[in-house]
Amino acid sequence: MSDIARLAGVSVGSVSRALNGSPEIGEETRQRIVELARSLNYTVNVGARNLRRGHNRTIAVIAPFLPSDTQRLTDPFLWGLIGAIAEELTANGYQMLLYRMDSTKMEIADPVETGAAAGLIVTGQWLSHDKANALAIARVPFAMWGAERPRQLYCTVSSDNLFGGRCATEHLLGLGKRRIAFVGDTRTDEIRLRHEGYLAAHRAHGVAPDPRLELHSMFDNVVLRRELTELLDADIGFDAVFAAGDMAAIEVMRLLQKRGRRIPEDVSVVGYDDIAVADLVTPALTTVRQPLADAGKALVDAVMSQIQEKTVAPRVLSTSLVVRSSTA
Amino acid sequence: MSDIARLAGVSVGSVSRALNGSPEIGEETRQRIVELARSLNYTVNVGARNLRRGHNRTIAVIAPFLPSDTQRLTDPFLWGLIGAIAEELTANGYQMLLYRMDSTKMEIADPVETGAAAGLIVTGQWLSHDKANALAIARVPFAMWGAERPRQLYCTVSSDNLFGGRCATEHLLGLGKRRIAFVGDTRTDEIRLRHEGYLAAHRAHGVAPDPRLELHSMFDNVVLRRELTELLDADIGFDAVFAAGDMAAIEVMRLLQKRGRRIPEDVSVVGYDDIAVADLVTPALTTVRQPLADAGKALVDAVMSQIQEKTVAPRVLSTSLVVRSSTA
DNA sequence: CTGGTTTACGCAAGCGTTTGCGTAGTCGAG
DNA sequence: CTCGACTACGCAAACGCTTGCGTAAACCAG
Repeated sequence: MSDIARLAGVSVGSVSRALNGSPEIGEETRQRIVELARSLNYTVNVGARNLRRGHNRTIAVIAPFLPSDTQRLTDPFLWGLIGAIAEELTANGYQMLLYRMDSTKMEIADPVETGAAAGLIVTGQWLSHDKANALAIARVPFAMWGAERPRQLYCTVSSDNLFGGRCATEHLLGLGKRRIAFVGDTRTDEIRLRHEGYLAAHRAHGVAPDPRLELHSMFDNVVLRRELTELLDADIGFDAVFAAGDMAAIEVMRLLQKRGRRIPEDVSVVGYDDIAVADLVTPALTTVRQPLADAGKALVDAVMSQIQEKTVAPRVLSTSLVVRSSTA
Repeated sequence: MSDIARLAGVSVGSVSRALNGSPEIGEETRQRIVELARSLNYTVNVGARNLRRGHNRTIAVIAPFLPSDTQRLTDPFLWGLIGAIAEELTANGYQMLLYRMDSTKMEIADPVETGAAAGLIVTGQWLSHDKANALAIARVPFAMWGAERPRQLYCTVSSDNLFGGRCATEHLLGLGKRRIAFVGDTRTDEIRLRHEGYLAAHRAHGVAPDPRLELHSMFDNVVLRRELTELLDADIGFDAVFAAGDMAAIEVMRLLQKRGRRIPEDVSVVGYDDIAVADLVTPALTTVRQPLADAGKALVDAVMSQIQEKTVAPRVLSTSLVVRSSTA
């Protein structure tokens, strides 16, 4: 920058003003300066700019990973969400700093406090409630993908898990199914809501759900297979499965097919998320779609608003059932 | 930091030294300072540190997206690669700045020049050869996922596409298949090499490939479906398909099944990449695996070396055929 | 006790910008 | 011609940290 100043015969301050389009600079001098800058292909050092301006235009997004996944980020839904966030961020002229966090440790050196980012997006309810509240109290611009919780000080964005779970289950009940298995770890809030939807649908139709048909593992395929095998071996009949995640649903379908059950003739299966694969497996999976693009938009809108000192309310996005051939 | 200095009764310089573990600071003073820092939960401002030190510990990774993908990043292989890079980066104490780049525009404001990152990884051969060479000349630490090209000044990492293509094809030929269709856009170097492997395998087995069996679209499912439909309608017989990407292979399988062809009885299909879905579709897809973890490691090793002013040679990683039930 | 080392810290420059304030020059009104 | 108001730019401080250099204090040998 000082080189440019010298060559243009002005001060560095003027170069800065010219490059930033300040009105207090002569049109002709500006021309000269920007021309010079281009020919030297100069770009401003964002670090120095951020330091001086006291803020930056990057936001950190935290992706959890399960150590069991051989350390890999594998959940397609998560990638879809991150992609949507990336898209929305660039649309806002922001950069994305991607962090991986061990979901069992759930701790993170706050990138906002270190000045590395201006805001924070957590893609999943991995952070403890208290830690999230602490962030909110510290006035860190912060949004989380996940279910609303009582007394939360922070902003969450989620799909309508209750409605989604209810929708999926009612679809099955409407098909005449009466013994619907549920697959999902209800210790996480999102899944718990989907499960509540499952129960609500049963109540609305006056059918009593069989608690023996509930499988509580969904992220660990090995455990899921074991639980499902036990269920099949116990000879407790069921004619449908609602899995609170597509990957689990697909795993369920595979095992059922391996055990000679026909889908959807013998048992209908519906998933949750509508990841890209859902349409590619055989049979194509009926599932409830989470609005990915809306999710990304809502998440970054939330932190943008907080950066501008505006307060934001939690949002829940509408979901929709996508009927394919795994149910009939 | 000056607060801590004041409270500890030392200068800011000493605080800095204490926090960075300099030996020129008294053990007892250090204790006092770090204790104070923790209690105020202070973290150093990385921007200022980077500015002063003249370097930073973040590297930019560029993910291409096809505008046709409704702007979304959808390729599972790409996500796998990015995940592997993220993992390796954190293992090296680096952060990851994720950029999206329109793959048709192929231009990018160099994050290294702006001081936003210390290095650059491009996940695909989207950057023009000239632009990549220019980066190398500018001594930007830089690595690209993709095939080696003649007279390249930069570092590429790729899997052994030639061998992979040959392997896949020989597997089919070994199964007695003689009319093997090829699906892939040979204008990109990686695919071109896979295609050469396809040809080499034919030569080795003394069978002449039929050029009418070559479909050149693979990233656009609509076009792919059209081309494949035309091939089927033209009644040009084939008993196998080698698709130079799993997503394309899966799409091919779907269409073939819809047209009443049995897989693998009527036509065998092999893909490329071994994305997670490959094992989930029906039938499970035979495919050539690209070593994702190695790829991530090689890529970040390459830029790390360049950051330390070491020169690095292009690397090609070994591939392996994963045989599943889509071939027989 | 003196002179030379070592230890433990302070001082201040500087990383590359931005920006408030000050000020020569220009201009138009009176 | 004088004077105030602009205009267009220069000056220098500041952003939060690191680090080379300088230096009191402590220590040891002679």
